[in-house]
Amino acid sequence: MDRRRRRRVPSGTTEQSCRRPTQGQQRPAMSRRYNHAQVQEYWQRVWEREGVYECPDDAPDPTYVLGMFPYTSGSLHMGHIRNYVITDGYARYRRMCGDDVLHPIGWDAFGLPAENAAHDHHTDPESWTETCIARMREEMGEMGFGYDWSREIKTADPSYYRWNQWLFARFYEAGLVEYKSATVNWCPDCETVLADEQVDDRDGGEVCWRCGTPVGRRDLDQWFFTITDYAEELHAGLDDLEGWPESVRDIQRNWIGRREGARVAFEVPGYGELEAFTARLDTICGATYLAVSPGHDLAATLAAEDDAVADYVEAVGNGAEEAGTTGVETDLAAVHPVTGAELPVYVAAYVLDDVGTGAVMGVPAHNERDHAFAVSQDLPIEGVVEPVDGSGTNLPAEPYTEEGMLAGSGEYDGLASAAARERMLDDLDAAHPDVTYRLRDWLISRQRYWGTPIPVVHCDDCGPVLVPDEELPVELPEFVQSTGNPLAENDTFVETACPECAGPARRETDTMDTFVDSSWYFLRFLSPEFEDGPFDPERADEWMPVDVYVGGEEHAVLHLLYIRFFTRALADIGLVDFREPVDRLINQGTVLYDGEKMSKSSGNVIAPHEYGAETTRLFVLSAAHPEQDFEWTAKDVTGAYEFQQTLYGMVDAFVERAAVRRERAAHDDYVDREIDRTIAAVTEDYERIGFHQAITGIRQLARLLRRYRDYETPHEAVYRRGLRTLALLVAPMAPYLAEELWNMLRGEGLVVAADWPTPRTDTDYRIERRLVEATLDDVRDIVDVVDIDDPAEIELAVAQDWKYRAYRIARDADPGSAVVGQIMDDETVSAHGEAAADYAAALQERQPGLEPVVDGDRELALLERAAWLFEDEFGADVTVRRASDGDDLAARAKPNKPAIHIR
RNA sequence: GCGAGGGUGGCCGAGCCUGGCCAAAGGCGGCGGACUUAAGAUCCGCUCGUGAAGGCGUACCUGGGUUCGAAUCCCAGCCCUCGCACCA
Repeated sequence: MDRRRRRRVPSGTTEQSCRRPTQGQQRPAMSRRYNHAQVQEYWQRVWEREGVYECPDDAPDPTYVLGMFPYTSGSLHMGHIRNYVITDGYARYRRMCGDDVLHPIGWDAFGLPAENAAHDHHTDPESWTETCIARMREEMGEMGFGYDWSREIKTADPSYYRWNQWLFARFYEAGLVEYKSATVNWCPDCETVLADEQVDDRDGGEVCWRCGTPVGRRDLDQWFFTITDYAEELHAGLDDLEGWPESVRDIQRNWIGRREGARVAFEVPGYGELEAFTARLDTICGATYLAVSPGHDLAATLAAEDDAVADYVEAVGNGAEEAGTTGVETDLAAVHPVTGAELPVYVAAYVLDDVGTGAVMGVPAHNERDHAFAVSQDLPIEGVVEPVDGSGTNLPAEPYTEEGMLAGSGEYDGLASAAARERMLDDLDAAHPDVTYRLRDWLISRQRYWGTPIPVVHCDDCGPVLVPDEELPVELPEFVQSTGNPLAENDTFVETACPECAGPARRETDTMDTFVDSSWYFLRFLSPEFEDGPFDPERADEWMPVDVYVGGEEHAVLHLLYIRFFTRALADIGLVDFREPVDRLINQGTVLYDGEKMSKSSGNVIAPHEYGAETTRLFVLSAAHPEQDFEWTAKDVTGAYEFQQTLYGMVDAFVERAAVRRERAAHDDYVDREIDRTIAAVTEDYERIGFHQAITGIRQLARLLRRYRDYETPHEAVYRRGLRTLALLVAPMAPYLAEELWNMLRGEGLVVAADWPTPRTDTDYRIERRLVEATLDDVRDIVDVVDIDDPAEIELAVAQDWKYRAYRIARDADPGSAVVGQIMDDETVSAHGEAAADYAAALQERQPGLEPVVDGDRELALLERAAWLFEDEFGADVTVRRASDGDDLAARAKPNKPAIHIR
């Protein structure tokens, strides 16, 4: 449709003309542009001088907003930006709401890449790391992140890592540390071992999470944290973590891998008892053999005298994958605890050391792997479970792995699988309920320099001995370039005296996995200078847990599992009184470019400042909700840039040429209420951390204010309030811009420290908005359909009061009751005769779907305030009035649906 | 295979928890207009179909169901993404 019709007719002949003095006199294109780069330094200085981001130590219970602190890799990338833009926005919002806010930042400064970089750049890890930190700190400033820098921490600082050592000692005393020889993952490129969590599966092979090098195995004496002690609790606790994304909880559940079942003891004459774990005790009568892993004690025992076993164990080595269904029969036989039958005992590579007990009862009929093994070893297959529906099985060709009804199991025949398991557990002395976990202990030893030295001394006489607390920290010696572990080659570091016997001893040369550093850093932020412990326990009790924690999902089973473990361990040591560290977790999504994750290796990285730091902030927040991936498009970034300019231009124009009005008119009230509505809506969006929605609300208000400004000279107070509201609402997302706007608008103090706006009136804005929108739509429809070229007058008639009364009665009526009767029982309604009866009938028909409405007087006032929108859009005079019986519009007017007449 | 999360208009993407005010926000693209010598920028409007008074039709992956009423709740299926998987 041709919208020229809809333009306001220029300069009217009516009384309205006096209300449009500024029309047609819009300012020329913006005279000034907002330039974030020119103002950032100024505001940074002011913020710093005012200490606006510092959280006072005596705050009762600040809102703790935290982003996963960055590894000091050299410069911020888009993933960091997205992460910290979210925490910054939310922290700023909470601060403006009046909360004390703890929003700290620090540096995950230890780690192997610094050693590599030191090598490449002919420097040392410490200097390299410092350089990186300096650069990243500056970039954070540019981005406008409002951190409490007085709490900055750095894990590579002895004043930090001494507490890693101190905690190691406490864990050691509490029995949470083990030193054992283990077959561990070894990355030949990083020249260090890796925790299970740090080994990725890629194309069927196991590779190092950092460098992608295929991982091998080595047997080494290593330090472990016994996270498995908490397997049950870590698993159970997931159910209560309602503030965490389901996906993370799910990943952790998988990782912990809790399995309920039974432990069955098989008597093996000549060896002793052999225990097997099974989740399918009901299939026990189908067991036709036993098998143990090549690493099982039984295998080791037999290997000593049985060459076949020894050869097999040797041949299979660690390559269980290639060994397939191979195995070797031993001379032993086990006694079946139910049937008393003799079962052959095998050593088989498909049985894994670290799953269950490292031994299985082989039930070929009901387990895929056992079936494959039995077929290849020519073992009998005996079905003991059948489908309840009688559908039969493909035994012996294929195993039947579903649950069902027992058969061939003597007294248990006819029982359902679950029932059979229960009965067997009760009956059999050899079977006990048991739970196994996939989770393994956390290997924390690393054969690298740039990490926390493990505070242990090895003495030939006393064994491993803790370094006494008063000698902590065990500081890293100066870095020397070397091929292996620089610590091991440093004699002055290694050679020491045993703290117990004072004899000659050697220091442990392994350092800790850097995930130890990050497992409690959120506690150090509470009291970064605390000298008597890693953190002030009283403050921890008051301030923890973290209210909102934001970071990437890739840490689901690493960092996010470790912090849950640490917190529990700390609780059991008595340092804290809570067991979960994080209330609400947000995993920010990925920023894509051409459909690919932005990454150095893809060569599609956009630097944060490339489009302007604050534009990037705004764009990243407006593009999608925090958890969602989104595509970086230059076009959309431009949109964010222009939005800043629009806001700036509006405020600039207002303060530069202040043609304003003082008498208040109806449409000022409309705008005033619309400001309230925006505040209510945007506040809701911030609460839900829906920045993209908040921006939409802000944009809408800005558009309305522009229209208001252009409609006629704006009312000084209303317009200024509107603009100030824009500045306040956008402040958490674009703080520099907001300060500029606030300053131009002569707002009091700093906008980042200002009070969050509150609506002055009630905020059931949805009904009101809907009413105005629907009426505008109706007018558009009519103008369109009837093809009225140039409407001269629009008349809106609000329904008679008795209709509201009838409407209310209909809404309140029980569904299905005689609505017409109830309405017509009301005299004030029935007095209106046939019209009332007709309307009552119409209401009855729609009764279940009647929506809430505002009452007649309010509707009238609302439309009067909104009349300018009609005037502005259609260029017509607008009359709003109450309909009364007998006038031509009365019949069509309904509650919240005024009759419309257009001429 | 098991588990989790998703499939919305030209595209991106809200909404779904708490069913009706949803032909479905906002952005981008497209179209038209204002302003301009022109272009750019900026601003305004339109952007499922149809209709001579606010109506009707079709539409939120597909098919069923619940309900007076479903993008929203339930069931089944298809497809996509991710996690786990020789786990006994």
